[in-house]
Amino acid sequence: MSTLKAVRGTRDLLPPETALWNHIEATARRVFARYNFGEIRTPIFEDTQLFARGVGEETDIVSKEMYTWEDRARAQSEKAQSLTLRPENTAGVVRAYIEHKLGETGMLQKLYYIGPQFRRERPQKGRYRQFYQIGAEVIGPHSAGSESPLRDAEVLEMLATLLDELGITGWTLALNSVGSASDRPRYIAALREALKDKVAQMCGDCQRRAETNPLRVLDCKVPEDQPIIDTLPQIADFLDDASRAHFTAVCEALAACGVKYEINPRLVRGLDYYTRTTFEFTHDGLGAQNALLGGGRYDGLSEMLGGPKAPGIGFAMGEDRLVLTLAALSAREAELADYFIAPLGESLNAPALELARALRQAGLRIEVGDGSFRLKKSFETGNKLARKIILLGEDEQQSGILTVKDFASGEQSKIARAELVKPSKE
RNA sequence: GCGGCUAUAGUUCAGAGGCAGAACGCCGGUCUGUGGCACCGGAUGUCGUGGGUUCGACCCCCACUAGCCGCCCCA
Repeated sequence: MSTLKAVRGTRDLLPPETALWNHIEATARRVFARYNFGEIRTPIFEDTQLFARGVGEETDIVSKEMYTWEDRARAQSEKAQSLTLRPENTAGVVRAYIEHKLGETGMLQKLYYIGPQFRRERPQKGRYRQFYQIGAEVIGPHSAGSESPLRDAEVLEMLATLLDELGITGWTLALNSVGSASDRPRYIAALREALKDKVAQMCGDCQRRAETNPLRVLDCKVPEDQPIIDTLPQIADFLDDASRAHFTAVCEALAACGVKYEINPRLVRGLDYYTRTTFEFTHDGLGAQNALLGGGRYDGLSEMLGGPKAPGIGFAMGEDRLVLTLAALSAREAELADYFIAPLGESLNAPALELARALRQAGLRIEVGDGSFRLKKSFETGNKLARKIILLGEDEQQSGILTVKDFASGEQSKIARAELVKPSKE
């Protein structure tokens, strides 16, 4: 009989790696809190229509990468509903914004989320079918300033701060504007027009893209196509005055904060809902999956989902990729316990557990051995698990004076139990 | 979804059509209240799964599964 395994593209996260995940999440929460974001948790599956309308029917995500199933109709009167494991979280957040009428507060909503997302893609390093994203959205009515370029710059500055505090060095920020909801169709039309008589000379992928999603032609990496792409119209020339002013203001605010960026006129994002500002933070050493995070502005998404006008900007970072990057930058060791308690004889097991309880209540990290171990084994085991060992024999139990040895220095000393049990200062 | 590479011990990996290997790790001993070092000894396993060729397959062939790399796309 074959043994059961985690299904393709999913995996178990185990210690000590989970410590790194917790570190990343704690750092993100701490940074987000300083910018006054609150946490939102949306369901892990939603009505399929949410993603079809929000993310875009023609995107790869929706057309071929979703985990979708028909929920069972429980009664004659009930229709089977098509449900989907969320492939991203922005649509869910905006759905919640609409559902709970958060716009009625008149306030800007600043929400972050941390959780699993699901896409049925071919797994690779840094790409999984269940993957984890940390993201945030700033969304609200126009009157709350949700369309201000200040919001874009603030989000980007926050991300630069977060990556810095995580200790990720060597990232680059690529920035672009894809224009307003009316700019983009005009540009796409011009692009199609320009491609008409050139596409025949381009690669097969581009010929397909020119039909399905002409913006993606700009992303083509085939060297022979580059000269042709250079002759294509640029989105920057199709921005209306308001969009151009918006983009300029974002760049100026970033410069004022000292956040380094590169304008990349070819940076278009795959999801239909993006307008104006789009951006991507990348890092070398992730192979083909070099994007750490991506995001942008989505001024029309709420309305696409049947809600009120609610401009917004947000991003999603790939937590799996942050972990990979951090692991490569610094190999983290398993954390050692403060003390390994070695009871000398089985009669001292219960007192050892009681001592462990007292030390743990004092805030210390404790491993307890077993009185049936030979002392040599206690030392060997203790040396792997803890920084110091406490010997608990009859003498120590009677006197309350513990024998403590430091594994690193080899120094051994007698310390009163009462001294060790004192709450550690935090 | 497409193309390429890979799958042998807990781990990293050698290996040859005829008894399954190394290093590290693990277990025991030298050493019954003192670890790391040293020495001695021990166990590692459905050789990814299922078929086929062969007297004989871990090796050759086919399929499947999974991982990695690239494409597509994206975080």
